[in-house]
Amino acid sequence: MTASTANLPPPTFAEGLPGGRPSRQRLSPPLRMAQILDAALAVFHEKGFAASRIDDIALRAGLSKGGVYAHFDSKEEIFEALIDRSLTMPAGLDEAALAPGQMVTVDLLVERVIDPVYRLLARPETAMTLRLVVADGRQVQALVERWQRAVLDPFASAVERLVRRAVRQGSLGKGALTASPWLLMAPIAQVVLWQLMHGQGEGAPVTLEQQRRSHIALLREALAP
Amino acid sequence: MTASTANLPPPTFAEGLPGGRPSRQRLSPPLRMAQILDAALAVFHEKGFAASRIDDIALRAGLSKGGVYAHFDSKEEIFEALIDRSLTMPAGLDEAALAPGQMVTVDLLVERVIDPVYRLLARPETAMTLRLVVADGRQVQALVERWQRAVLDPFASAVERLVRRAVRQGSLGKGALTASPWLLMAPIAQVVLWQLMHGQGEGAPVTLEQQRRSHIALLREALAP
Amino acid sequence: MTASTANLPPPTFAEGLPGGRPSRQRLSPPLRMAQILDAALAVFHEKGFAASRIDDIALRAGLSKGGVYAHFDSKEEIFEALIDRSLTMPAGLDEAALAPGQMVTVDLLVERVIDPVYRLLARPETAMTLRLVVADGRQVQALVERWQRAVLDPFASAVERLVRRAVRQGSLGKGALTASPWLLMAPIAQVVLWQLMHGQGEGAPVTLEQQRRSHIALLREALAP
Amino acid sequence: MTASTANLPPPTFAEGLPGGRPSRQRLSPPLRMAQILDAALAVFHEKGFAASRIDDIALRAGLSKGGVYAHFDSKEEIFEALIDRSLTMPAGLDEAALAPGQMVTVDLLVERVIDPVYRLLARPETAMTLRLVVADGRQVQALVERWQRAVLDPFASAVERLVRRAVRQGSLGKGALTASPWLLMAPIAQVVLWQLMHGQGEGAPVTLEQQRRSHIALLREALAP
DNA sequence: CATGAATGAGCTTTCATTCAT
DNA sequence: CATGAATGAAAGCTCATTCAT
Repeated sequence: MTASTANLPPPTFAEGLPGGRPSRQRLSPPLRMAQILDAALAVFHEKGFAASRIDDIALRAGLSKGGVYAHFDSKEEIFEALIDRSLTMPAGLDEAALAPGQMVTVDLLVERVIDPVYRLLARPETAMTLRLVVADGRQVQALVERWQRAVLDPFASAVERLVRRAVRQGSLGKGALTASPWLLMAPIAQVVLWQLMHGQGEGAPVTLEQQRRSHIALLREALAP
Repeated sequence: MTASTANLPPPTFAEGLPGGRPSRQRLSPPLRMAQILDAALAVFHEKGFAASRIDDIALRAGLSKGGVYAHFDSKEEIFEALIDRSLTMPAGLDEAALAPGQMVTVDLLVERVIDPVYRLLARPETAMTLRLVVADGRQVQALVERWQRAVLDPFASAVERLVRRAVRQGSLGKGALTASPWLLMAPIAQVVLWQLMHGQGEGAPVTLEQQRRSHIALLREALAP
Repeated sequence: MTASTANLPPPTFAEGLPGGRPSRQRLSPPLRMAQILDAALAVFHEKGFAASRIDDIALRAGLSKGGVYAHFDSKEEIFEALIDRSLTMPAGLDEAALAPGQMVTVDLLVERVIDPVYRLLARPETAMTLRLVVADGRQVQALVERWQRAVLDPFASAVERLVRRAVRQGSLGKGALTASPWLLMAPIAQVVLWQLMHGQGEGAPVTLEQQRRSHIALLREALAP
Repeated sequence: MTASTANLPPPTFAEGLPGGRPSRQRLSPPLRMAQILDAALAVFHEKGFAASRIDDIALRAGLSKGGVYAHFDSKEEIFEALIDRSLTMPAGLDEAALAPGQMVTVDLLVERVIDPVYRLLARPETAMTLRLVVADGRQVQALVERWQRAVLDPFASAVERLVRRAVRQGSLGKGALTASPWLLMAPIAQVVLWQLMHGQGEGAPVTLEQQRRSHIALLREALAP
């Protein structure tokens, strides 16, 4: 797991006030970079890349503008580092998908593919990163494509391979879903889209959990042998 | 339909040439505004709201910066007008959803709901607007919500009503899809997501048409009585 | 001659004061550019390229920082335009040096070569530009070389040709100066060097006029047939 | 002579390799300061005072930014120390000028005045310092004047005294050069100017040695009794 | 002494907006 | 209405300087 900000000591009272002695905390670069990236994710997510000011990121990360530039050469580099960090993040997926020689049932599919993705979507970090990629990816298209190739594509083909094997094994019935395995994930696209437009869980007409249950119900129905 | 640029007089010879000075004609305000909105949509879509310059929009609309300000008071006002315009745009949908008293079959659903949406998605304008709303909606949240209430929600409940009626009529079987009618549209979310990340049809692994067929196949299977 | 600032109306009293209505004078681009270049020359000369702020140039040119950027894309572009402008300036020299078929005497040399150069050196603009080229030329080496090739080199060889012809004609005696014609201009290098270090005429131990007379005296002596 | 870098212990093996971390040795202050000044001279010469970064100087001197500040309080102080160091530097000159009671001939003039200066000009350090003084002297005018008073003026009057004595002795003829003794050095100004604009010896049309010979030839001719 | 993270003032550049023409 | 020079408020970035380690 990446270095994170979670268990840092909270800033003292004085530091929080304007004019309070800035304390000039010297952190190790990896720690600082993690802090900055955390801050950047939040700010980018809130305002979008172009409208985000380095000052905002710096403030949120607890240092000064110049301090940010001691660790990243430009705003764009921060963006790239952010995407890069999320590149390795959903590590659980592809290894999990590379299932052993056992029987591939709907249950297995749910446990190894569907559930992990919903768990991922429940994390604020994931939603934020997705929003970043979609909203501002155009400006840094190369990165988005790298992300796609490194994360999305492998995941998609892993799912496809799983399904084909299951059909061969007879544990899943032939039908529209097994003919076009990518449709299996469609309800997840709905969730993502919703999150993109509204942020996480704010007054969604359908809970993430409800959506997950409906999704699984659909799968059981449509994939029954 | 709103005033559009479609049936404008063709550009004069000079304008057609690269480097040819654009119009400087005094057009009727509605026409000019339509031109400007068209240009703004394209530019916003390409660079995002914050990174778009009024100059770009003006250039693309064939007039100068000052000219734009003769019609809109601010950049944000252009954005709002853009969303407003798209509020009435997807004309095909609501009429379709207001189905008659007749029997609701899968075929009807496809013809009145699914197909119109795919037709909409095939239009560049739709993709652009969607991208705008998702990428830059946060800044003008109120507008996005208005759009949601005016377009998405009515459409969603229309579909829901259709499905419930069909189930009552026995023309659709009970199942996961009829229990959670919004799942009906899930594959469309997939298409939209893809378009958001890559623009229209550039090297998509699956054609819009393929996706539509798979989608319909799934519906026939899962909705069969 | 280039557009210059010389006969512009002086700024009104109010404009000179802070807070005075900025008047938003709209000048034609060539006029403004000349103003800006004049200002830039003064400022660069005073502080050097790197230490000069666009604000200074703008203030001196009578507009705002942003206004400068409406005419030049960057500070460096101003520098280049400045050198370019002085590139054509000493036009009188090389044509003059291309003397007719007549006898080349010391008097002619003085009248056609030495005097024009001293007249040039008496102009503040020349001194400033020279200082710029020497002090900050390293950063924009290509420009300096262009200047050298376009101005200095042609002048030097013109002088050389003149002297050789004179020696052939017998109107100048053979000696160290005619063997190495570039030495003819050496005292001028002294003047330039002095100006580089002190600016024009501020407490120079020797007047420009004195230096000129001594220079000519030396030439008469050393070039006598 | 001031402490210099010349006879430092050779760098350790690792330092000699590209990427090898530099010293981090604790050197004696005078040595360190000499290193830093050497580095500063090179950097200032290359980029000018304003465009030079302390980081560059530190890197070149083999320590870190903070290390530089352990020895100098500010960038300007480095500059001043640099000029100060060059104040005593041209040792050859003043002693030479303090000629004995003997006969002052052209040969003596050459040997005691002209040649030492050309030897000085052949040293990279001299060229660099001159460039510094000319290019950035304006910012630290006081220093330049000090340099002038301490080095140039004494040298100039020494030369003048020499010449006057020689004329009185009859060993030099009366003429333009003895009337205006400063003209004696004019060709040297040419060399300096050239070095200022191009750096040392890069593709100069005339060698330093050639220039020296021509210079001396001219002197013999013009100073002959 | 040396290091290098951090500060903060200052600079270049951009751009929405205004307005004289 | 249209133009485009001009304004002015940011915003990105740099770098001399400080100081905890």
